[in-house]
Amino acid sequence: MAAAGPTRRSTAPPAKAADAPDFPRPLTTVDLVIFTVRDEALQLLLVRRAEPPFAGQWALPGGFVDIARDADLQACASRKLREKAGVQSPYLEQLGSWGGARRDPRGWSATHAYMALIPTEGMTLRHGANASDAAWFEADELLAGTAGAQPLAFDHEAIVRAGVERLRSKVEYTSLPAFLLPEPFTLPELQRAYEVVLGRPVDKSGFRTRMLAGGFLVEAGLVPRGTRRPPMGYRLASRDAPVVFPRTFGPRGAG
Amino acid sequence: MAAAGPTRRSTAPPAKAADAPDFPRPLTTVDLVIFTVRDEALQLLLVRRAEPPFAGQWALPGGFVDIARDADLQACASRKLREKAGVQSPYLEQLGSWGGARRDPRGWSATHAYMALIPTEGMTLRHGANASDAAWFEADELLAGTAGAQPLAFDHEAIVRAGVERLRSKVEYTSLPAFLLPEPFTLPELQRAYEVVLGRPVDKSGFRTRMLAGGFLVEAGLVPRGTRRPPMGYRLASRDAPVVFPRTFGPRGAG
DNA sequence: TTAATAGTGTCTGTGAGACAATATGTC
DNA sequence: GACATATTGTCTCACAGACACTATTAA
Repeated sequence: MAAAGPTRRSTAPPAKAADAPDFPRPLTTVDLVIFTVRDEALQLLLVRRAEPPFAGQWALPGGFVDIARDADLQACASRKLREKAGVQSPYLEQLGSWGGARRDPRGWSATHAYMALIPTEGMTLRHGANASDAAWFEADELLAGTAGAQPLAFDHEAIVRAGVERLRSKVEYTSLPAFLLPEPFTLPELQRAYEVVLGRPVDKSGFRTRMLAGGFLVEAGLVPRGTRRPPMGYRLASRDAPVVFPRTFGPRGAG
Repeated sequence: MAAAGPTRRSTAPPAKAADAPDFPRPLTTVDLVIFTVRDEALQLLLVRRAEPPFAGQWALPGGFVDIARDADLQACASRKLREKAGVQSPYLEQLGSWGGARRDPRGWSATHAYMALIPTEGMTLRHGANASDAAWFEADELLAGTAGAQPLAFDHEAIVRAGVERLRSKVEYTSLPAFLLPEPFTLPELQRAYEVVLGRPVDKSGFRTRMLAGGFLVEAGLVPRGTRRPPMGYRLASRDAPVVFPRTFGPRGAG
């Protein structure tokens, strides 16, 4: 928040008090791009809108900020994530905000978009009062603009695009994909998650070196996986934040 | 923006129409972290608040979204940047949003923060109606919490901190500091800008190689700089976006 | 000729990418 | 023992970091 008195148009009604600025207030919402890895693909959760505007169309899960219940934006996002996906401690990161006069026919609106990474194993989708349906969509198919695909509500396609871009970008140098898998997971599984998100193969040897050097994995015993030699299972040492692998530029360890 | 009907408290008045949701709307503002390089230091612009809340304290330039004038958030940020600093085509990037019940005594509020990079050469500060004063502050001094320093208004210190962090982080692998200098600039000047932002020396040879390989500089003739051998001047090939230098991970040129 | 800065060249260690070899489990 | 996957090892080469050298101007 900030300064109080930008130029007011003289035709507007007089301010009633410094305590409550009389600027017309935009609608304020929070939307979520919830990612997971399912069926060897990067997927995200959408809900079908039951009411106007954009009734019947798919949209990101989200909704209005409830100033009586939500202490702040992050708490609002957590609440909606709980309501829609029943998740407790996911990775949650702010993606940015989108606001303007035309994105919602009900008026000038601004949404605060968050990106969440969750494992999908044994998950049951819950529906909000306004969502007549919810389903997972492959990110690439959604953005490819396949013929016959319905457009998303509002400007949600732009938000999804930003989310996918942010995720792909960060996966290049962080341990983020680990948040997409149920624990314990194995290194080959983690590698597959990287490959699915990045859309390209990753070298096995370098991958292992990198992950283990990151020091964010804790051994959790061998995990029999049907076929042959059982791989080592791992858990995250901390769910607080992803590990950032060294970047370019600057003295060796100082990135 | 998003779904319409999250749980409403039953004590609230009934919705008058789907067209205008009756959720109490948070105050909505835009704030700017305006960076420049002056006196061999990374500095940012603050304005002194003339009215409550936080009257007399320094704050980020910004203010309420004017839904009659601002087509979207970015336009609102551009307008405020024009009003405060009189800049036309700066680098402008969204930093994130901060919202909650307690950050503004007037009520639940959310701000959309933007970061701007501008050259300071020959600039004249302009003041909004609510800013009785404006001045440049060194980023490091501001965040060091020097004894005697007054705290910033609202949660602006957190926003400044995020801005400095984002800038420093991106400078490691982008051409962003070029937006801090007036054109034409020389490679030694650009290098000094990098060093000032990063707070550490940078090797000359590697720096030149990297910059020229980036392909974002256009020669603009020799620029006499008082002392001895005149260096080559450069302009940006494009002011649209910074160049991203190659990262780690992945096939050689594919970062 | 000297001073001061601009600009280039060279050496070297690190580390990622590519690929090969080995280990360890089930059938 | 055969097979499939997990895990480890080795080789190579590009590149960044460090540092030395040359170039070009004014006085």
